[in-house]
Amino acid sequence: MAGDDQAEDADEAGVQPITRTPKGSGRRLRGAIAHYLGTQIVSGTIAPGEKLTGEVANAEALDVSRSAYREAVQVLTAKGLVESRPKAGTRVLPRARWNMLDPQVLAWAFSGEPDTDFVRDLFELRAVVEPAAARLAAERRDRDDVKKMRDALTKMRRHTLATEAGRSADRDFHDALLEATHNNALVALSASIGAAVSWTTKYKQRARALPRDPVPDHIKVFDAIAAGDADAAAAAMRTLVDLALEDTRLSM
Amino acid sequence: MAGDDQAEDADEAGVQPITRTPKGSGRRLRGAIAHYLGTQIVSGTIAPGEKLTGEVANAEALDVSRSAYREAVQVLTAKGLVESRPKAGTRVLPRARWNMLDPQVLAWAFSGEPDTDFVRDLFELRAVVEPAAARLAAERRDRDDVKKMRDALTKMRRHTLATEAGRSADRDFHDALLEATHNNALVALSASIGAAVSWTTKYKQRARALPRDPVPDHIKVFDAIAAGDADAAAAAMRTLVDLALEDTRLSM
DNA sequence: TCCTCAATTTAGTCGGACTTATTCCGGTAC
DNA sequence: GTACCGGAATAAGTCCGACTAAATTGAGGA
Repeated sequence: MAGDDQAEDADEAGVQPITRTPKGSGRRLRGAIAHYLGTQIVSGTIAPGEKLTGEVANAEALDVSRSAYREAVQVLTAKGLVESRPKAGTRVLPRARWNMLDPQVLAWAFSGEPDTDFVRDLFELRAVVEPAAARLAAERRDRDDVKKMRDALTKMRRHTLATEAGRSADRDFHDALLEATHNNALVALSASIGAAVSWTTKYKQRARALPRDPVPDHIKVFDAIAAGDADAAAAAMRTLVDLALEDTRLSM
Repeated sequence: MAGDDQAEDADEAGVQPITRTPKGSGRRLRGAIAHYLGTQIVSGTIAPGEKLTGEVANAEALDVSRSAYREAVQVLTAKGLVESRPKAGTRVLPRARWNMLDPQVLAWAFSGEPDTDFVRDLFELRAVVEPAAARLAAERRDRDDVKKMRDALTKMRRHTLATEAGRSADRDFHDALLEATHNNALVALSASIGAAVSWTTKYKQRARALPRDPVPDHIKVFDAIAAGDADAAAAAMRTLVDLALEDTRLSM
């Protein structure tokens, strides 16, 4: 359920700024508009500080109603990308105000050319958070957590990362791990990190066949957590993230 | 700049579920509606899985136009709190899908009775992220970063945490520190953590006069970063967060 | 020179009509 | 009896056009 990511649509070619009517496509209209504006902003086509065309004009240019356009802008506002005031118009906010951890913003960031620096930053964040999370998980996991992780691992072993099922199992493993920390703030991060991971993984795959089997590393992490060995879990997770970074770096 | 928090409200008195027209107040209407619905959801008044009243009915009950109401719902959708489909209505999503790191969601979470468990989780996250950030900052800070941090520290020393100016300076210090890591992902976290910190700090103050002078701890962190001593910076930050947690725990 | 106020512009709100996507239910065939 | 198919019923989604409110800007006056 909840395949909420949709970056496909018929538009990445989207050359013509005007007349984009994703009519036949599936997605809701305002979602398409938000995606359109969101990618433009995140990719830098519309730079921070710039103000975008007025509602009436822009809505007409995109051939959508003003209501739909406004609702899309509200979404961007909610994610900290823009701010609008009467008479002043709608301006793109400085990057520092963007909610970069929002899964959808992440998706927009990766829908075009991924910024290699940002990918590095993301892995650095993983390197900070995930080992610490593994440590906490080792200390607090209960029977149910272990079961979920084992199941995910089994699925991962069966399929590979080249298949969607495999990547999904990978995400499940990391989600289960974060849940095992019994820390809601970390669980909240899991959505963002998970999104980031799946995007970078996608690029890793694109470049070449996966250069390394990631399962053994995952098993080391799992064993340490199941055994309750906090230090070993943290260490194993650290190497896992490091290797993933290396693989990704090679393919970019 | 960037006093991006505005959750003050002017409405928390809003007792009557109906007829809440914060007319004279400052905030935009849809913001008030989003705040109203958002707090209800985050506080559990409307539980996950429940579906809220239909647009037409609810909009009329709140005495606002359907457009304003819908735009508010789009905001909630963007933050992962609800999901709506034709005929099915608008349902509250499970907590796992909420963007808890969104500053505004955090504000809603703290606008009522703060969940002590969640506060603990938040501090645990700080304890993971901030020391690591301090370490990176010590390795990468440039002249400009150091200057910003020193300035914030000076302001902090002048005012106390009891004043708004002091709290603002505190936030500036932490922001400058995160920026000094030159890692955009960490900077993004800073907005969330910063928001959380300012909420908890508020509660700390509410309970009693601040029990400890936090400036010396901040100075230790600053000195270590300025000196480029990564280990010392991480250690100093760790104790700073621990002490802050202790203070907060006492006051709850 | 600075302040005040009004004009202008642009987002914000309103309301009401119409469309589209689901769900739900009942009928039909297997 | 069950499973599949199709037709309402319903609630969100989109569209339109008018009006309101808030800022900015610039002109006029102290």
